[in-house]
Amino acid sequence: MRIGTRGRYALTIMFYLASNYSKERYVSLKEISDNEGLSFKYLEKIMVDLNKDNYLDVQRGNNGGYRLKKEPKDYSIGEILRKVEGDLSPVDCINKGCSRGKKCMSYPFFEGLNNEINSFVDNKTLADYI
Amino acid sequence: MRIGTRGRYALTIMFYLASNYSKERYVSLKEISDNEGLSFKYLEKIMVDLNKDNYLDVQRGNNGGYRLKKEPKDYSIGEILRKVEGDLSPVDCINKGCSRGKKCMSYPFFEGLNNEINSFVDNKTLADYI
DNA sequence: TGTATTCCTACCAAAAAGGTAGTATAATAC
DNA sequence: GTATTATACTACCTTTTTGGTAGGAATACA
Repeated sequence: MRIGTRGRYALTIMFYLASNYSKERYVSLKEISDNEGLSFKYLEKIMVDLNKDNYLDVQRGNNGGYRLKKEPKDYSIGEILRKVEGDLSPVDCINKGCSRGKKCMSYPFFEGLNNEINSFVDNKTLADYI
Repeated sequence: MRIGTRGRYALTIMFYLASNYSKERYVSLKEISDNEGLSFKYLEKIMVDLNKDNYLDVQRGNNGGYRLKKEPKDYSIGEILRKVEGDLSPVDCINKGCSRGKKCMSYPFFEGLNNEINSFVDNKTLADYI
């Protein structure tokens, strides 16, 4: 039941971008890592996943960096976490199927928990916490 | 966001004990590991945590084993999982406190998620799934 | 006293988490 | 057109966690 540094830092980055959301400016990872006291190199690696499918606007070079592509209210927390942490289900059998068949009493519980978690994170957006 | 084998096997054990709940009989770990196809030695180790604070009735020796001490409806899933997996909060800052102070926008989200998860698992009991 | 059981301690291998390091590539300012 | 400031890519590495195995001691009962 854990969200690791990848998920936490990804949220830190996204909240930073959301707080500084302006079509006029790109925010560099250096600025974020300096302000938040996080490893620049590690954030760079997290960005590889976070920016899959062109999730953000990017600009290289001088005054470059990252910028939200949509409004904060259009970025769900669930989507962000999944980008960097992978699937959020509490156990594998939710996606890969249960090998124990009908007799498994745990499965319905895990399904319920899975729904609870995912519907919560998918219904929250960056805008809800700024 | 993971429940590992410890948590899953602990539930398997508890559902097994609940399904075979009778004051007349103790269920041995051997019987459970055989029926469920799990490592006896590994289950033994899980029992060390699962039975902390005399959570179950135990009897050593011939025809010994484990037995529920209370009725299935009085064992919450949350309690069981916490015994073997430790705290269920998605991030450490929930219990150890947030080091980022008031500016942390992630914290309220994590608090919400933590409440969601814990109230779900604490309101479900073994009896709900038998 | 033999057998079936839990209890306790120690060890161990594989995987995941949490990074660091170096270089290539691109965009812009001058 | 070149120096500077960014991201992008590739490789490596250490520590912690996970998921076990192994062996013997203690206990209860037949």
